[in-house]
Amino acid sequence: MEQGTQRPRIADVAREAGVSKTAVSFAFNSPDRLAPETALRIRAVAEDLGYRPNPVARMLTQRQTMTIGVLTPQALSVIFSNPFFGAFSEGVALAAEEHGYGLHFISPLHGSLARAMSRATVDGVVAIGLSDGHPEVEQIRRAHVPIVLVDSTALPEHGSVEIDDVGGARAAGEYILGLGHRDVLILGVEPPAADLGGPDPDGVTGRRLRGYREAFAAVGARIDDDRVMVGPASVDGGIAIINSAWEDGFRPTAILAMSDAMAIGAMRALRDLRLDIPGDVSVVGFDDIDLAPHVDPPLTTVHQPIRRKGEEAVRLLLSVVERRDLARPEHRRLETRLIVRSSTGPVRARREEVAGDRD
Amino acid sequence: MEQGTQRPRIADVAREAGVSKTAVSFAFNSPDRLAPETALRIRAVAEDLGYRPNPVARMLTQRQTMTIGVLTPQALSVIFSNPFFGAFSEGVALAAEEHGYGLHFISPLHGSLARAMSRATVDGVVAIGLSDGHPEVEQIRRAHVPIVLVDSTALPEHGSVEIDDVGGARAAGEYILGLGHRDVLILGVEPPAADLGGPDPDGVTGRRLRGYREAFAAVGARIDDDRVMVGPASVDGGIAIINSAWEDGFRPTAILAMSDAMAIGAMRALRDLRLDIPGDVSVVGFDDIDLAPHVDPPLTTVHQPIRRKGEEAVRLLLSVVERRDLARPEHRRLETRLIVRSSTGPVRARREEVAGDRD
DNA sequence: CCGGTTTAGCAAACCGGTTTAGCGGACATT
DNA sequence: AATGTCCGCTAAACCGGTTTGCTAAACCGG
Repeated sequence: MEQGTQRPRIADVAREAGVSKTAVSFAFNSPDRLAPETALRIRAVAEDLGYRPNPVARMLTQRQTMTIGVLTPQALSVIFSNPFFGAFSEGVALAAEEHGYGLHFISPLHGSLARAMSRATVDGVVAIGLSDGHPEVEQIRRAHVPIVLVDSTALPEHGSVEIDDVGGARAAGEYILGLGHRDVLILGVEPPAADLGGPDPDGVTGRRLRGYREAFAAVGARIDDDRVMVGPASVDGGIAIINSAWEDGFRPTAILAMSDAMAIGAMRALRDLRLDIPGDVSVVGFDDIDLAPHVDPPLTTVHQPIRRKGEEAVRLLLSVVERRDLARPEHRRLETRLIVRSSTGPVRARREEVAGDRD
Repeated sequence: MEQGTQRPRIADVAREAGVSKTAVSFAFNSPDRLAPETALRIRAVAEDLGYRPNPVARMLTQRQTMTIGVLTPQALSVIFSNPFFGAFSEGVALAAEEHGYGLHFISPLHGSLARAMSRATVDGVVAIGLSDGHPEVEQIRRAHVPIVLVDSTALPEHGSVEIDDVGGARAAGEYILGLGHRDVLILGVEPPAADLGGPDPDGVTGRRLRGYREAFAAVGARIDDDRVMVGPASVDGGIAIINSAWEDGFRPTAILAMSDAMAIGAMRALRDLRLDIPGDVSVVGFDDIDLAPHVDPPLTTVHQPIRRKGEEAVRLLLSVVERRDLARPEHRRLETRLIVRSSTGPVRARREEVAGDRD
């Protein structure tokens, strides 16, 4: 008659089975070192007691956790609301599962990423969106934990996976220019609150902006700084920016968003303003999330292999983790490409109307 | 000159600082037990050596991990592709972060959920969609780990959070009937491959189906079994079902999907079949994911408080975890409600046309 | 029958921390 | 001067497993 007693330990099983702790351990981990019937008996006793080896103790002796961490400088609650992150996690999970690793999500604990990392029991970390200017990069670097960075080059001595942000953005810009648009609005993704650094020219927003500008420069046009507005990479973020831009009198003919979620929000807000897409305003996104083809209208966007990004990051990481081969860090860059759907069209001759509207 | 040496342990810091391990431990955990300057000196040495207490060892002595697990019977890679799960995780993450807990995702390891759970170092588990018929519930039950179930009543001795599936589905059914529809198709969500049990009348699909049927029964109509088709709760799942249904000659005037992702897929497939929504076919979803208002056309769906579900589950769990109060398990049920948008409309008098089309 | 090899299982050390019990010295009290 | 407290710190035990030596008995060939 066992009451609400604690979980049985290995010693309990040993006593009950009349053997040593060693034998119990063997029964689970190297049964061949025991007489078959002994192993069987021990396991029966264990099963009977509901014994389950304490995974923490096991981790301690084996000095590995079979877990990889996904590190994000933003709160998980904001991260998970971005469909991009879901897809990325999907890739990460796929590769991790394949190798028998579990997944642990690490986000700032009481505001500190480094602290959160200290508490986390992981064999390695995939860090996404850890920008160069983050105040804790130095502590993270010193943590002596294998890391692979995604969408960032903040820690060049570690491996990394990125995409061709500049090229993708340039393609989007060229396409929009080809349709005759010159008056555009850029929707940039806000860096996590933690690094207030400002523009961060090497962050995702900076790189994509560079791509857009390259395209414009090539035809002698330009994108003024006041045309670049940043906000959270979410549907609501897109809505908010468009509304405030319209209030400020901006009347662009095309929107270049750095995230599909923002682009979708933008389309929403534009429609609420009684504007037709792409008749009045063209919208281009970035990411090509699963739902991009299914929104109204289907979204023209820059495709990036989101899942593969997650997979590659894990593979890179595990290659370091498994053979402690910290040799030369590998940097991998994946391709992007423009996917034209129906949210973009040629610019309409309505300059005068817009001009009258403004001011 | 330190080479690629291992991470420093507490003993290294102690030696370097000329104190005992105890003192080092105190310097970090209860500095007030040391002379101020001693504590400072020790921390300086630690900082200098790049010492970081091994979290696993710490967990072992404290007998808590400050981590909660999110258990799902499906592979994470399939789970993360469902926007519903993203939102749910958001709620979970929110509540977990608030209490200083980390998040560990647990999915079947080499096919075994119980094994995955054994390896996981968590203080408690939120299990989502663990159906009654799952072959490993018994092992999971015996794991001696606090659990809260979401959308399931498989383990009545543990706490649970569910929603009013039946009521929500009934509301959707009544609304569709009110629009004149009688010829419907139900898109059910597939239980995870692991529990091949079959229909599972108490699973999510079973409960919602009951709701639809109650509504139909109330007006003397019925939904035949062959009108119920199950598939993965994803956009692609919805597309596949609609296509095969149309191939089989079904020409319903309304689709009742048990997941927004499926509903979106269904709309996609319908549009590809040159059908108008809601002119030719009405579509109702379930979940009310963030994007539901933004798809084309905005989706009529049954709203459920997805994030709150995650939050409540964590709160329930932590109330058990923190004071080991296994007293009476709490069961909480959240409300659902129908949100009418534009994917539904009155049935069109086109019966004859459909009849001619069929067979 | 004897020395050598296997086999089955054990005791003890170890993983890297935390915590308990206690000790010597400084200081206060009588 | 003797006694009692407090302070600052330490040695050793402990968390719950795994792993390393090692031993006693069984086995084996000659």
